[in-house]
Amino acid sequence: MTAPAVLVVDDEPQIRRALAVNLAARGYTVHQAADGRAALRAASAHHPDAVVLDLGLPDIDGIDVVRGLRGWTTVPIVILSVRDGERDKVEALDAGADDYVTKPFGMDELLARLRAALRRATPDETAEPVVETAAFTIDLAAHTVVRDGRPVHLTPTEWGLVEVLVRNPGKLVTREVVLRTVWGEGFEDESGYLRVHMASVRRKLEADPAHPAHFLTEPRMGYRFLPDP
Amino acid sequence: MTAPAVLVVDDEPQIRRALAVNLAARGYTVHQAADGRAALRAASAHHPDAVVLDLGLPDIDGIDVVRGLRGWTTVPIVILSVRDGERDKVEALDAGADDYVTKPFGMDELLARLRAALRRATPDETAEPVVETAAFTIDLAAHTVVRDGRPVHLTPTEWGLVEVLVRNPGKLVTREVVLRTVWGEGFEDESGYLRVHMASVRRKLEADPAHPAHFLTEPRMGYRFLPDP
DNA sequence: CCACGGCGTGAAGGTGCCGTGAAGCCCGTT
DNA sequence: AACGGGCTTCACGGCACCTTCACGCCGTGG
Repeated sequence: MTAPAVLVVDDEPQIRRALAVNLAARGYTVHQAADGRAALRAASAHHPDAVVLDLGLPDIDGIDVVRGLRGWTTVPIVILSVRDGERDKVEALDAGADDYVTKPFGMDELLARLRAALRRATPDETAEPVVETAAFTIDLAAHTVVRDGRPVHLTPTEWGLVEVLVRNPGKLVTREVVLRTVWGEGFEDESGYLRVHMASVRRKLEADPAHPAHFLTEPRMGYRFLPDP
Repeated sequence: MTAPAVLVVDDEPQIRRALAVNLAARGYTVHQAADGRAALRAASAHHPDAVVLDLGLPDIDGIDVVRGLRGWTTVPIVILSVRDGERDKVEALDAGADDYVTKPFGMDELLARLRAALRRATPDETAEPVVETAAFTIDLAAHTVVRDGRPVHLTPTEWGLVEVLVRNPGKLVTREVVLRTVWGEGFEDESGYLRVHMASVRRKLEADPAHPAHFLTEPRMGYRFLPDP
């Protein structure tokens, strides 16, 4: 996921602003609303990835905003409230809220709870598991390589090489790092292994193994994976 | 879902007991553990639907218990702690906890937070629990397998294998993950079990067990379930 | 122009992993 | 007590994979 969007709902401008600044500083896209009607409208307009919602709104009761959202979306909702009573918390959580933070709140804690809520909502999109080139497609999560529509089988060693290089696209990876990553401590001098297994990788993935386009050798240094330009 | 199972981890017997009584009264199945090692063991043995975890354990730091769990499961974790500092909360939540409640806590609030955690964790029981291939049909929700119109009986171990693989269609599942999921913590080296029970699964489900079309072996790595193309 | 070192390539050898059948054991049922 | 299902354990054959080695190519430096 890139730049999660967060909808901040609070009628107090200074709190709204403090939240917006802190969220924006951490790379979130921020939308704001000052009352319940605006919140519902903004949610349906922007489809945020999370909602931070103050319960004490001037027009609609915050609980009803939760219910309104839950009618059509499962977006994580973190409640902000001055009310510290158990009754309020239970009611909000059972209405469908995901978390409940009492004002005054610590910004770090709120952000951590927001991260937790976002993490749960995005099952496994965390990494970017798919790397695609003109010649082949590598799915790091599924451990699969597809070439010309057909799956290509890689041995564990070959997969280790591909993985360490593909996870550092465009960057030079030294022999030492490759050997330690794939073979482990104590194999830093076995550069012969690299030649043999790298040849195997290129034979399986490169269109012209003798003149590789993606798995390049940097003489005396290491190797480099080059995605499509 | 019927009768969610909750693992309660706390070293103070009276708190553990209070939680267990309240949870049981509301229809939950309750498992208990008094320290971190027991918690990890119980989690892998019972596969609870949620974990209530006290941070102040006698043996392992609660944070490390969270990390230990997160290594192989996404079960919701609600932290209980006497520590009210922001640092503690942020650390626990970022380690993978889902919620953080400070002692002394209100039972109603804790239960509400637990309900919220459970609600989030089970959105997909109705999603698509049925996996169909040309050879057989697997209904994950109903725990049934049908082949050629006739039901196929799987033993608990066989079902565990089928389930963990089918829930990750197309993805490589390492031996370590399979063993921990089906047998639990401490069985990561018993790859012999895998061979035997996998052969059993293939004998029951594959048209040609010697040349499986759906339950594939990735030598030295793990196994992979391949749906129909 | 030649020597040399690094790299790619192909093949041979051995090791450990995987599939398979069967025997032994635990445990709940009859 | 006898029975049977299911899990564990073992032995064995086959094979995928890693290692090792020899050789040829290419670039660089003398």
